[in-house]
Amino acid sequence: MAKQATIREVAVRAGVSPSTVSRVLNGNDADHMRPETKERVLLAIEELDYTPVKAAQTLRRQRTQVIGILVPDISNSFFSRIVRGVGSVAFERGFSTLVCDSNHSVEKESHYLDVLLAEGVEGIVFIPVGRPDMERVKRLLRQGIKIVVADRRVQGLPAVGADNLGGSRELTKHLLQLGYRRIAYIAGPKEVSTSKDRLAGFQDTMAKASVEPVVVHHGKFTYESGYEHAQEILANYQVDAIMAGNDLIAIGAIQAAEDLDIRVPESLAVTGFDHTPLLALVRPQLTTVEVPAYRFGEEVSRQLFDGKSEDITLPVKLIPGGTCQQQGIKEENK
Amino acid sequence: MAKQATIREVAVRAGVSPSTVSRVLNGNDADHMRPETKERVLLAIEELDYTPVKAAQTLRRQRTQVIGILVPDISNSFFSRIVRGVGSVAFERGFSTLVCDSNHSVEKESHYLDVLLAEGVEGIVFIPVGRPDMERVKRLLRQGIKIVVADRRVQGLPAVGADNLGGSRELTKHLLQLGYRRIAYIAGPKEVSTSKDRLAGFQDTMAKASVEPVVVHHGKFTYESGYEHAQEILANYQVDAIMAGNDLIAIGAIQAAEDLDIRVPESLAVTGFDHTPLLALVRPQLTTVEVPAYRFGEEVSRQLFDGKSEDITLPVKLIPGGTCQQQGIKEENK
DNA sequence: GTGAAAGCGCTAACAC
DNA sequence: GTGTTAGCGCTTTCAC
Repeated sequence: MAKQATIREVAVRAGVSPSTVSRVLNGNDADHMRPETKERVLLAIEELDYTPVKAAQTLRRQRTQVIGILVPDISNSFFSRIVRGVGSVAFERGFSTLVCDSNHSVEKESHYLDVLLAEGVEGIVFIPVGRPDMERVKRLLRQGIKIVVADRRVQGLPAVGADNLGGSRELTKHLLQLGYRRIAYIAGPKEVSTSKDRLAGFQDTMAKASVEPVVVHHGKFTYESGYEHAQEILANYQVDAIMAGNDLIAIGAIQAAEDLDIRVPESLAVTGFDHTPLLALVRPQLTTVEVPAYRFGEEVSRQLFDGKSEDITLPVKLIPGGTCQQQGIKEENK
Repeated sequence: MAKQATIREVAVRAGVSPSTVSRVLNGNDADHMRPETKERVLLAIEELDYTPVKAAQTLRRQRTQVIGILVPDISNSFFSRIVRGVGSVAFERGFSTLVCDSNHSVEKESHYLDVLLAEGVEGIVFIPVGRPDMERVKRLLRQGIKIVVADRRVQGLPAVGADNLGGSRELTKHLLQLGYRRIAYIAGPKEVSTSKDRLAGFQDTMAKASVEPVVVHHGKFTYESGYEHAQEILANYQVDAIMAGNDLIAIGAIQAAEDLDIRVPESLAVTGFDHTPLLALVRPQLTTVEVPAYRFGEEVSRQLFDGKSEDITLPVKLIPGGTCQQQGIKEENK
């Protein structure tokens, strides 16, 4: 493909040895070097359009200066914001990032773990699809590659996540304060820690208030899932609010309600989770909880670079919106 | 950092030479090889958890098997869908992808072009921010690195894009057929080919129908830009429709209208462009044009891999939504 | 202050 | 069928 100039050619052109060129490139003994020599080398580099070959540097230095990021779906803004956050920190530290998209498939995820190993990444930011291939994970750890999990939790790996529990509690309290009492919950996948935490926050807050949840469903973190489960709930139960495991489910639920001629928020409140940026542009704005995805990316890569292994929980923020409204306490229901 | 096993150690353990291990790895003379030898090698690989070091392979083979993708913002779903499309094709061909995010900055973009060169990518999928650094581009081309532009056009580079012109014409016709006559247009950045094409489609269709556009504004492809320009337009002109250069601008315009107590679609029609997936979940659905971002990614990487250099224009699809409605021809206006 | 030489881990041409 | 060898492009001791 390319007929790149090599360090040898630069050396010849500048009338020096390759080591001298290397010194200029890496600014090693830059001080005790005759300025004139340096000039000549720089000129030769310029003239030849020389760029060092990364693979050779990597091989020699035994460091790739690359970190890997493995996400379930790069086209999901939540994950891509994490990717951005990771990228910005990596960039500062002179690292490149290798982004892999597992497409919600555990097999692809395992495969990419192998790829990342082969690429010699020095660390991995990992957002697992579900229950990850611990064989592979352990193998990577054994080889000295650090792995930090973002957004979710995996047994034995440090994680950076949001305060899903606290956020969910706040959200539930918010609904209760507004007077809602007949609340159903549509959660995300059972095996994902994020779902579990959000659901737990709902359940313990309800228990503390001595209010019984009308019903709890488990689905996927998708619009379709939200639509279906909401339809079923609305057909079989009398509820005044549906809390959803994330924004997508919430939007699906709103649509389901609308299709059944149930008005939001007049006859039904709906809440989400994530504060998905695009959805924030739409009215009525979803009552939801903001999760700082970009900061996940920053924090998780700092963990990687600074060699820490703490679990970090970032605070979240309640975003009251137009999909809930003040209600009279309607105890006559039930 | 890792204490990876090398091909040498595998060879020793299997009681063969490194070349034999290499042969097994790359399936070269796999047929004329004693099955028993192969077995022993495979076993040794297994036992040692061996993975070849990519950097060494790259250096020796003189091929990185990596392609670069340079996008303005990975957290924008339009671009990340392109990234996904590229990734899927690259994956099929045994390539990795190196994703770089220029963050809408021409400087960062230039920098990343250097990075991609240094990484030795064999090709680049390029979505430029605006007017790209042609020095760098030419340098890459000189080194034999192929560059294909996606979504936009750059003088001298092959491009894969949407039929923005045709889509915009169709959309404009659609509005005219519904009876709208007093139409304003909020375009994207002047220097981006995508903006230009969409605007051109609007203008020539209007001209053909002998309808004068009320006013044309230029802004950015953002919600905020849409909001501001729409406010100004609605304050100063009497219009019955606003066509926007993309969906984000359109959403901004809808919000501006709402804040001025102008109802969409009853008193004002709004159209977008892109068919942003998340927005498609929201009602009333935006009248817009679907642009197949994922297919951009696929096509653009095929160009790269198959060594073609054609300009490709993918068809788009009108998505009629609830933000426009049938109108009586109101010629009494003016 | 600069050069010579070794070697990172791998593959491919050539032996045998 | 399998081993030997050279060398990809770079960095880094160690000389001088």
